[in-house]
Amino acid sequence: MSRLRELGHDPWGQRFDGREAIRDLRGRQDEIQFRRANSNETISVPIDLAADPFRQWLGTQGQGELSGPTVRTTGRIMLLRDTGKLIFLDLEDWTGRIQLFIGKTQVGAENWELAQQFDLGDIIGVEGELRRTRTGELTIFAASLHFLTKSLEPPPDKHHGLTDPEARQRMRYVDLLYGDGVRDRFLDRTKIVQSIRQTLTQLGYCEVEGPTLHAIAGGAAARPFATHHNALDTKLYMRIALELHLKRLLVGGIERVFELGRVYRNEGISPRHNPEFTMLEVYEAFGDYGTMMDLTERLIVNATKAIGKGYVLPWGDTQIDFTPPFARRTYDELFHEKTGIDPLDAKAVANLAKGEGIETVGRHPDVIKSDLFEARVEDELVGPIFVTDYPASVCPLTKRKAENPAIAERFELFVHGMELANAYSELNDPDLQEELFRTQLAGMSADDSMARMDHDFIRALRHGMPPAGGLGIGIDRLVMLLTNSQSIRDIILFPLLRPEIGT
RNA sequence: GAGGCUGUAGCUCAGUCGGUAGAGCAACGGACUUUUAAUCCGUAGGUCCUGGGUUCGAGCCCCAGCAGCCUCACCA
Repeated sequence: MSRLRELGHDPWGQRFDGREAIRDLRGRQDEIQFRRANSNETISVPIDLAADPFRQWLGTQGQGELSGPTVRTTGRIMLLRDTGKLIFLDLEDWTGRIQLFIGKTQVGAENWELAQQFDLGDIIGVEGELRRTRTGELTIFAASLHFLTKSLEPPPDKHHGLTDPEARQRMRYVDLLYGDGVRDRFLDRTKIVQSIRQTLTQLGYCEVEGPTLHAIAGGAAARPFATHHNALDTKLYMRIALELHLKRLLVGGIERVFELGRVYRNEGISPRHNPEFTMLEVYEAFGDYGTMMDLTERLIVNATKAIGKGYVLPWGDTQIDFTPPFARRTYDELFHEKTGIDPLDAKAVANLAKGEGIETVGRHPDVIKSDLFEARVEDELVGPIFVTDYPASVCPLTKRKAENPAIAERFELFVHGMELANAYSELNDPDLQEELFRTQLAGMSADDSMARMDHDFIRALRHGMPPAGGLGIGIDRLVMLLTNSQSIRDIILFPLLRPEIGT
């Protein structure tokens, strides 16, 4: 640091204009020429040869030298090989990595003095000629060097990076720099979210931002985080879903609406659950769950295209095939197929449930069936597969089928046992909705103090919500599936951790 | 909330039966003008997660706690 200042360099750097991304530099390797000595003949240099073939190729060209374009770029020093009067270092920016050559006589005394101060992790700027070394490695031959930022902390092991999952999450900045594929995975997350927003916007859906502080946390069955507003002296909850406010907008005549937003649930933490996570909800007036099924498939297919790795993506030791169309099966069909039991035979269902250790006494047959479905069917669903037509009594916000009120117009999309999307034909009968809310609240314990009737939502429905299809997609799980991440903490930049003490 | 596993140098990891705390990388000093996780010589670096206990003696055994990971429950 002090030596840097002595040499007249600012350890914290300044604006650096006119730089090219390292990926773009790699795109310019076809500009490299070989000029034969004693003639003006130039020939282009083969790209992507391994070291030995390149040496052979160079050997057959006779006397001459390589030349290439002058380039200017920046990056962080990831590897450094000091061979005395030569320094090789690997420079990385968020688009890629490239080797830098610094020769003592080539670069001049001042730059050489500066290069002596370089450490792993420092951020530098460089100007030089882009060509190849004797082994064919694409390299910037430094002509001038610029110091941009000092890294005071030592980097982790240059080969392994950070492996301790706690350290990786707490110091995500280090993980992003040194973890294999970490930065690309998070950039893929951004591409997926952008793709969803673009698909919906192009189809004429209107993006809105609902409140995240709710007086009543509704729209899902989960415990909320509670907080307090001082000026109003009132208890508030962080939202657990987007649903009820988006439906109010449907009443208000916003016919195609969506929100991509963070929701908060005060529940356990697991490889598939983080207390705050991102949901997409979409509502379309005059549609139904079938409309939403087509939309879901389109959203996911486009998101898959956005990360550009084809339809068949790796998932652990296996794969997921997102080639459309996705399978569509009814709940009862799958139930029968996986259990061999007639889903309409309540007695047989109850008997099977007992065998699985599921409580049956005093519970609605549909609830027992639902538990069995989760226990025996869901894990078997490799998918992607749409499961349609759920028992009505487990779907309080869903319109019933006109010809069979025991069946709700609902689907869920499953991939490798994970519930990825959930959609309904939305219930818009205010009286039935109020009744179903009451039933739901009756089953809740007294200490679930957030369990309150949302009278304003009922009032909104009384003003007339058009028949509509509604869809929810768990964005984190979609990103997990598309990026082969088995833990939600690998695709949330800063997952919740217990606060560090003493720092 | 319950159970299991893990915690040793800045990082990645060894540590045998309970008997002086180890390696590689990084750091520091030196050699080297075409290296690829450069190589070679040398130096320095420790709250063995924390607190108790057993023991002549604990990184190792016992108890309690803290943190993380996994499984289960709640949830998506």
